[in-house]
Amino acid sequence: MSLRHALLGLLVDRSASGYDLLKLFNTSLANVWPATQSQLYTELNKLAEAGLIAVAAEGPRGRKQYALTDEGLAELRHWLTETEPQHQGRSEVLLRVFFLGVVSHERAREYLADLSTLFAEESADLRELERSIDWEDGDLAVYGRIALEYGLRFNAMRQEWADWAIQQIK
Amino acid sequence: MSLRHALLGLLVDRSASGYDLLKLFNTSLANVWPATQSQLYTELNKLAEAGLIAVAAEGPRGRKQYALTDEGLAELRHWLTETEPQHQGRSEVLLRVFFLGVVSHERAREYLADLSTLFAEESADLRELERSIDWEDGDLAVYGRIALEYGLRFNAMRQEWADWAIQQIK
DNA sequence: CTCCTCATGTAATCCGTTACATGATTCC
DNA sequence: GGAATCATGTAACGGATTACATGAGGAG
Repeated sequence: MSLRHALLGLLVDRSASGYDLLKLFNTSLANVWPATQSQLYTELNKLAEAGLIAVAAEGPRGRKQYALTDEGLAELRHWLTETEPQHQGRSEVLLRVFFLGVVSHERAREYLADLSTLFAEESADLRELERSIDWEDGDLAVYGRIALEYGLRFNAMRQEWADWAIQQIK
Repeated sequence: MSLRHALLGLLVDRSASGYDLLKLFNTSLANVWPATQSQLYTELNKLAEAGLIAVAAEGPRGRKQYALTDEGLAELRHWLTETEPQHQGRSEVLLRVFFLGVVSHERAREYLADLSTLFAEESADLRELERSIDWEDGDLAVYGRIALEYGLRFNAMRQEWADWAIQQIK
């Protein structure tokens, strides 16, 4: 049930249409909480029905500009402060590691080396993203940077781990 | 479609019943790919129907001991070597960080401090798990340790990040 | 004989993905 | 007038979660 709160969160600063939100998603939350167009529009209708957001203005081509309601902001705060984050990690990458015993040592090292490269690339992408963002001052700048720093440290850690793991085989 | 392969993987070393597999899951793969009892039994029936596993023996109380078939092992190898791992991370914890701007700086620091504690506890749990496992020699020992090391490094990184992030606010 | 563990299943619901479907407006 | 972009939706399907449901066998 987090897409719901992601959308509420994006609407705190500015009102926006589904189309706008989709683009925002793909450029900011995509790494943290991917969502498809279909899912997003469906969720917006549910949120409007629940009174957490409301259509503030309509535009051309049936465009609906949504704004956060007081109930919506309250719900977002409630979620942030009074509910526990679920943190069951699912990692297909790691699941595969468990079963590398069924392929040759060579093949296993190859798998880990590919991972190392992948993580390096992701690091580079994030550094590129960091440069491309217009970091205005404000909350979003502070917390956006903190989230990005997480990504950088995460990928660095994973790359070091993969390189270390290669040494452990045989 | 990874639960499928997780089950195949667990059946490589030994045949087992759904009940056995469920316990195995909860003590080894739970951190990497959680699955519920319901899901597991459903998937086992699908796997049997697809011919990737077969009932090797039946026991009391309707117990069905499943064993991997040749097709099952082939499918597992295919998955490991010829398909790309999906790695879209979803992190509710990070999603919340993005929106910490809607609560006070104090509350935000509190949130991050709680995370730091949580990560420390998870590290401790993993170290406990490491001690409790009977590390026989063999593939599973090597790759199980590699997966566990990932968890240890991951939690250490996250704890350092959370502590760093607290300093960034205000 | 009673309780605990073993053991398997089904149903309802929700979330996410893929694909399909449609049409208005703007720009050239 | 044609293409690109803006803009919203629905349907089908599959995977995951929760809850419900049942019963056999072993231990004391």
